[in-house]
Amino acid sequence: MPDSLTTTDAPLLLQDFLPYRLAVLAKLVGAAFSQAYGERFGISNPQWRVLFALGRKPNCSASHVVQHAALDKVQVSRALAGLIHMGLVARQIDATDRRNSVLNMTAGGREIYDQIVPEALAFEASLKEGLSDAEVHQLDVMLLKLSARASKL
Amino acid sequence: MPDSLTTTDAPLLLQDFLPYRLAVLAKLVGAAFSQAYGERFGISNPQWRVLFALGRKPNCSASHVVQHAALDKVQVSRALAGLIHMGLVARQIDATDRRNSVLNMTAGGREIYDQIVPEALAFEASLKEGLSDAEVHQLDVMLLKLSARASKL
DNA sequence: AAATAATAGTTTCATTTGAAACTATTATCA
DNA sequence: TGATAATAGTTTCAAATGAAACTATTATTT
Repeated sequence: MPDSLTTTDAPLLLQDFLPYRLAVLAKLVGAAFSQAYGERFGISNPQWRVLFALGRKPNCSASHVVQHAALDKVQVSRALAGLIHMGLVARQIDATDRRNSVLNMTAGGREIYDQIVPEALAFEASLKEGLSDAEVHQLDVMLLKLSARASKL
Repeated sequence: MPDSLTTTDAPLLLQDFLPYRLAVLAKLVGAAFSQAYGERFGISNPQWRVLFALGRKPNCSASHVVQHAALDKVQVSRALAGLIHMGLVARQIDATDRRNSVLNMTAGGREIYDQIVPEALAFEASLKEGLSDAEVHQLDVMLLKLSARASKL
C-alpha cells in the first residue's frame, strides 16, 4: 500500500518541516564535530564555544562570552569551571569592577586552541564540500534571514 | 580599541562558524515553536514528533517512529508513555509479532493534532517569510546537501 | 527441538541542562 | 549617606537526555 493511502487529509510531513530539519541537521553536525574533536581533547561543546570566544577576544568577561557564544550564564559558569580546572583558562578579577572576571587562555589552552582551530575550519570546509561558492553565499544569506525571523517569533 | 587588535593570527569567528550557526538557529526556532505550541498543549518536542509521525502513518510501530522522527528508542518509549497517559495515543500489540506495538492517535489526540498541524504550517510559513520561492528551493537543496555531507563525517 | 542470536521496547542510572534562588559587588536614588 | 536596585557570577534543585542493562518475544542455527 503506497504511503498516500495511509495518510490523512493534510498531513504534516515531518521530513519537510523546516524546524525539524534544522534540528536534525544541527544535531547531526554537532555530534560529528564533538565526536571528532571533543573526545580527543575532553572538551564539551559549551567549553569549545568559550574557548573560541576567548580566542577571538582575550581579556573579556564571562558576560561577554554569554553575549557572543549563545550560552546562558549558567553554562558559561560551568564551562569555565571545567576549563579552569583543566588549566586551560585563567581567571583574574577586574580591579576596576570586582564583579567582572578577566578571562584568558593559558599557554596550555592556547596550545589546544591553536590545534583545534585549523581542524575546525577544515571540518567546516568538508561540510560545505559540494556547495558552490554561490551556494555558500546563498546559505549565509538564508541563515541570516531565518535567524532574524526566528528571533521575532 | 578595535576588535582586530585584540584578536590572534587566525581567529575562528564563532558567529561565522557553520556548526555554531546551525545549532543556534535550530535552538532558536525550536524554542519559538515549543513556546508557541508546546506550552499550550503540554506536549514536549519529542512528543510532537511522535504525533506528527503517527499523523503521517497510523498503525505504525514504535520502531517506525524511531526511523522517521529522528528519535532514539528511549525517547520514543518515553514520549509514548506520556502521550498514552494523556490519552492522546492508544497502543495495541501486533498479533502477528507480539514484540511490535501498533500505535494510533485517539480521537482526543487527533483533535489536538488537527489543531496543531495548520498552526505548525503557518509557523513554518512565517519563518520563511522574506525568502523568495527560489530561495526556499535553494534552502531545501542546501539542507539536503549538508545533511548528506554531515552524515558522512 | 534446544540453544543462541536478534529484535522491540522498557527501565535504570549517570550526566546534562535550565530555572530560580543565592552571594557579592557596584550603581542609583531619595 | 543610607536604602534600593541592578549586575556578575555561582549554586541548587528538578527535569531532560543518553548509554547501557534488562525483559519479552521471535528468528536462526545446529
